[in-house]
Amino acid sequence: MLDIKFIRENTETVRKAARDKGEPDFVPGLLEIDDLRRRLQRKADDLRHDQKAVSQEVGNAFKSGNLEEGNKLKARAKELSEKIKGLEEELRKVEGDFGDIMLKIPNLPDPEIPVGGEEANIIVDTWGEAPEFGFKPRDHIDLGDILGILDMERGAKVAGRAFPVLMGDGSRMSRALIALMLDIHRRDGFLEVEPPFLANRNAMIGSAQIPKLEDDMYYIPREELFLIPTSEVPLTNLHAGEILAESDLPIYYAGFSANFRREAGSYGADTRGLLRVHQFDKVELVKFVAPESSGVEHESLREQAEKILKTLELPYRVKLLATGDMSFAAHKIYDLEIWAAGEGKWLEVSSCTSFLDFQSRRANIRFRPKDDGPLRFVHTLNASGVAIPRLLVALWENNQTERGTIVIPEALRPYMGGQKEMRRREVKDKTLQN
RNA sequence: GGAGAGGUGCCGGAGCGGUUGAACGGGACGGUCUUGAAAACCGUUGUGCCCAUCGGGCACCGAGGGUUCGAAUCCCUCCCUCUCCGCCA
Repeated sequence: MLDIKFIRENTETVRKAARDKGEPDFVPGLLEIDDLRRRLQRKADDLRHDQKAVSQEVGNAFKSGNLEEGNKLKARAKELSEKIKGLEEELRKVEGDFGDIMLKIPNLPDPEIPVGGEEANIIVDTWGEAPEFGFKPRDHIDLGDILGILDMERGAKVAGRAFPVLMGDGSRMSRALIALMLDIHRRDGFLEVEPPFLANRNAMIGSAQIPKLEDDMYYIPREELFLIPTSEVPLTNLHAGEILAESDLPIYYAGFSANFRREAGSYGADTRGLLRVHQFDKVELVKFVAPESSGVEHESLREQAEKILKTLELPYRVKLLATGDMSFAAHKIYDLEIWAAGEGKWLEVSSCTSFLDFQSRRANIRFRPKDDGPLRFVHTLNASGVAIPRLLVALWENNQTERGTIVIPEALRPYMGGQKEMRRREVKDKTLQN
């Protein structure tokens, strides 16, 4: 959410931001209703002021035994009271509408970001080399099938399409990755958090999934809870409504969760196998920082996510997203994309986002400055650190051998009991380990 | 799910329906004292919105309604916390 005062004074900036992001322009309607809201509030405040004064006099009159005067004043106060009630009802409605529109105004992109759609994205860095094979590499679906580590069909039987089932070494690798990533982040000063996987509407508004992404989430009407699409939601809302001390900042969290996305309307490209699924595991990094440091913190957050990819020896590139490709709430985004040899594509595994105070205004997360000045909103940032399924895709496809086995990267082996390679699972031998 | 207790400022904790935005204590901050610190003493210490030059007004005591001339205080609904019981991984 932006500051309404800022919107009033920088109308064109805000409207341009919406245009550049490809969002509808709600500003003119907002300003109109803002004006109405203020006029009504002014009127109501004035009336309440009068009413308070008369009320006071009512008390005084009765106390001094002047019944006649008291009743007269009381009638006058009653009149005012009725008027106020009418106004308040009107004001409530107007404020409701005002609030709804405020939630629909997108964040401002950083001025240094290229304007345009996907084609305007900039590759700002690349790391590692795409692997070369002396044979035609298989994709992760084939590999999953051969090795018995991924079963899409049975997942569909249990829950529906795009609910993958990881089995055997597939599941084991997933679990190992989670542990590895959390360990790395923990060593670098992130506090490990295991949050709820469900969250209420208020939390969804706080981190800005609602209103825009409401239809992309699973919802449980009976409990009025949403399944989280990312642990950004619970992690960011951990401090909702709180006033932190400046000395508390920065706060770094690394949270693991399953994530649930309906992916409504996204059938088509890039949805095979593990590329786009309804449920996936992810480690998420969230930072709460002082406003002055959010630029620097954004860069270091990106490096933190990159560290995982380097550790796993995955070739990747860093993309600075253009305005049109950015999300509604973002101020600046880097995407991290890893190379997947079988797909022959770059896969997004991390989105590293700076929000400035966009989320903290919604969730009302403030801090008390050291110099005892007025309260300020913290800045929030988050990055996937990172998402598991596409990581598996790249790890499998890039590290495959001609025999159809998969070499496990060095760093991951200690987390897999020293296992070096994933081989075909002998189905008959149910106790087969490695 | 059932019974009970409770939700007040940064924290603890008062608060007959009528100058209570809120006693008191702690903390924090500033000052005095001190070579420095501690102790002691003095002082300051909520947020948001609106109008404005000084300044003024309004709202907020878990959330939302209601009663009343007037609500932190009375009533209703909901949420949360704690204790006990039940159920259960």
